[in-house]
Amino acid sequence: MERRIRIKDIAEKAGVSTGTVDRVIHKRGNVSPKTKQKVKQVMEELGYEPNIIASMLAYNRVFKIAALLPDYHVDPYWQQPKIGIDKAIESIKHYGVEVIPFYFNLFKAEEFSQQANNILDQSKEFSGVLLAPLFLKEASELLKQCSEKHIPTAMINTNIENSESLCYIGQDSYQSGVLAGRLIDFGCDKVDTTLVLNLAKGVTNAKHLLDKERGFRDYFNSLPEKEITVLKKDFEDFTDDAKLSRFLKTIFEQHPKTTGIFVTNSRAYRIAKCLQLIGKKEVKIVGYDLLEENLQYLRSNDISFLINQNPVQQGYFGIMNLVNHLLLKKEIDPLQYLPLDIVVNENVEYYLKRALEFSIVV
Amino acid sequence: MERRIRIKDIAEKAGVSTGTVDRVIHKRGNVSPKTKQKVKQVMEELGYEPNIIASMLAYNRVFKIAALLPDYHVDPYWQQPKIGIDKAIESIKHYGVEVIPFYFNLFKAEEFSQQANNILDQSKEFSGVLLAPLFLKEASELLKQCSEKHIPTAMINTNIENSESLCYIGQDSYQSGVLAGRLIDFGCDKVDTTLVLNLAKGVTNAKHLLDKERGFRDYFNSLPEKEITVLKKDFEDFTDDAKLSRFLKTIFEQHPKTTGIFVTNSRAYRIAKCLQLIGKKEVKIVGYDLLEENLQYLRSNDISFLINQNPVQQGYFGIMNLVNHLLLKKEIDPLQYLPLDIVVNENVEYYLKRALEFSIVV
DNA sequence: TTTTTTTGTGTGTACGAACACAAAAACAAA
DNA sequence: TTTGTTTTTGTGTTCGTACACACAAAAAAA
Repeated sequence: MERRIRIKDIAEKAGVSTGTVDRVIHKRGNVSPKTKQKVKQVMEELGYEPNIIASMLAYNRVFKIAALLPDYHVDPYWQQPKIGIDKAIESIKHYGVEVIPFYFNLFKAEEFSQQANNILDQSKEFSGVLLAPLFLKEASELLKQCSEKHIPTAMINTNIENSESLCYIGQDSYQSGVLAGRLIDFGCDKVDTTLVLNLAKGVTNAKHLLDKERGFRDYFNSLPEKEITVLKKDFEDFTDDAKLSRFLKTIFEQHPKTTGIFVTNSRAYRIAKCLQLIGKKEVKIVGYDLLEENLQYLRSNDISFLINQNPVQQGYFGIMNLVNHLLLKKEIDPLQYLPLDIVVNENVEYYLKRALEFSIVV
Repeated sequence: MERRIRIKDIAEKAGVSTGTVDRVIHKRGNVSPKTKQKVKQVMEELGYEPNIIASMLAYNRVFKIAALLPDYHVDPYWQQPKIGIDKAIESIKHYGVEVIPFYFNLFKAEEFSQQANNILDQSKEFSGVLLAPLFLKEASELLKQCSEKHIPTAMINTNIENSESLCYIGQDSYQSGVLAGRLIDFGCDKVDTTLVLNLAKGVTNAKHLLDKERGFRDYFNSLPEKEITVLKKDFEDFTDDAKLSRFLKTIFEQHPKTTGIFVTNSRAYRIAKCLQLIGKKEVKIVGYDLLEENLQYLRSNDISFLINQNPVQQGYFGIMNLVNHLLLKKEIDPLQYLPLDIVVNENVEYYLKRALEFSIVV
């Protein structure tokens, strides 16, 4: 390999000092137009690429990134993005990057706002913000403020479109609904009625849930040969098995031909449990996420499919994108959809293992 | 964040010079036992972690890695691992790592050997070897030689067990066969006969193909309630549509209840094409890999499922593992199974996109 | 014209680790 | 004690970049 071009090489060839080249590279000004021109030309000619290693060493500054996430004590799902964030920290700690988490209760918008304000109060501290913008209004405000302060933001889990965020990393909710439709459809010869079930507290106007439903409906609408009814229900008190069982029973009484249930979040296991309680066996369930509770029913085939949202990767890539932007000044793809993994009993182990072990330490 | 501990800090606290600390860290010897003891103790106490950035910069040496792979002009599948390797190169070029490819015709063991010898001839040049050990005997020999020369090796695609290789990155062939069984089974209510089809030239004693078949059979054997026949056929002249069509026709005549075909490599599209030619529509096909030819039939639902072997990731992680081992002296997991992704029409786009875009540049 | 300010350029040190070489200490043999 | 040899320890330079500082020349203000 030919020797890599250094600033010194450029300086020599352009007949200036390294300081001047440095000024051109970093746009620090105070360079006469024609010197600047000359330096740029030589850089082009020699194909200069900065040595990031040396650059990082000399730069010698700490980047702080704030991470605004749901408290995983309230919903265990959120442990997973945190695992990814921790992996990212591990990968990049040598670059002097620090991540400070801020947690909120995912059912309480005001807690989100409060933590957002905490971040904004210390905003001079932070070079970047990673967030799960679960609350549209509150998150939009934070994104706006950050944008004004020129602090780049990365969103995971939920996408707020038209925000001035650096990027979104997560799933395509609409398409995951389409996929759920396909999976329900695939296993049943004679699908007649399917149920979209939303187990969440509070009025969930959450856009990503509506997108899932829309995708699901569109899948069945796209099948001209079949005539399938798609029901949609919300149920709030999902921690109460008795109530939920009664609720399901009522549905089966009203719609006896219901052969598939699509649970739009990670709580499919609650449905699987209640179906066992009320003795319904032939109903297919499709849900999300590889929580231990779900896996149990996946292994016993009471849940047919789980769609993996790659939560660990969301956290990991969220941080990595901010770092790539801040430190390496890389161009960042604003919309990064992670794959919609179809998980069954026979391939689940690899996803679990990868979630724990993957990480590219460099 | 508290300041990170430097060699200088250790030296001061231990009352020695940085040179001595350096000698202890790198086990260069020539340190009196009690000084060594003292330095080690202080390192422990302060929790020293080397600054990799500074270390890399000072190290200032080029690592060369040889990559022994099938020529992708012969089989387009092999473009994909190459893409991953190129991504890895991009990610780590700043660390002074170079990758030199050596190609062989995947149908010719002697070409493999020849290239292996080329690598061994220049073995002083290479700090590591990445290889796809398609030929058991020839590859084992190479692995043995590398081991003797203390050159670490990483295997992708095919695993040679009990070799002294640093690691294997790829799929679990047996389990992918099990998964294929599940997928064939899932879509058909009344499976009766299924066919395992091996489209390859030469006598394919390839272990990973046998493992796939074994997994497939085991899946159906594990279903006590169903009585399913699993046929196994090899067919060499798969580029000749007419011959292949005739071959398939014969099979359907002999086994009219064949409802699913499991193609054990990336050539499922040839079967899909011939089934169209002979007008068989109701037969499910499960195959491997997201080749353009396969995708076409996946989109038209003539191929039901493709199992993604993550070939891009294989190349990427193969290189990254060598780098982690060589440069960062990380502990490497010797057996790294990549997920068995189930790919259908509704989620294929994300896998294609990720294969092209993923990469963690740091 | 002199003084002050602005602009342009070069020099030197720091970042933390690696390693070559010099110096000092310890030991051995005369 | 001296000299030579080996072992142990310390010093100084290097890697490529960032940035502070020094200093000149040019421009603007007095």
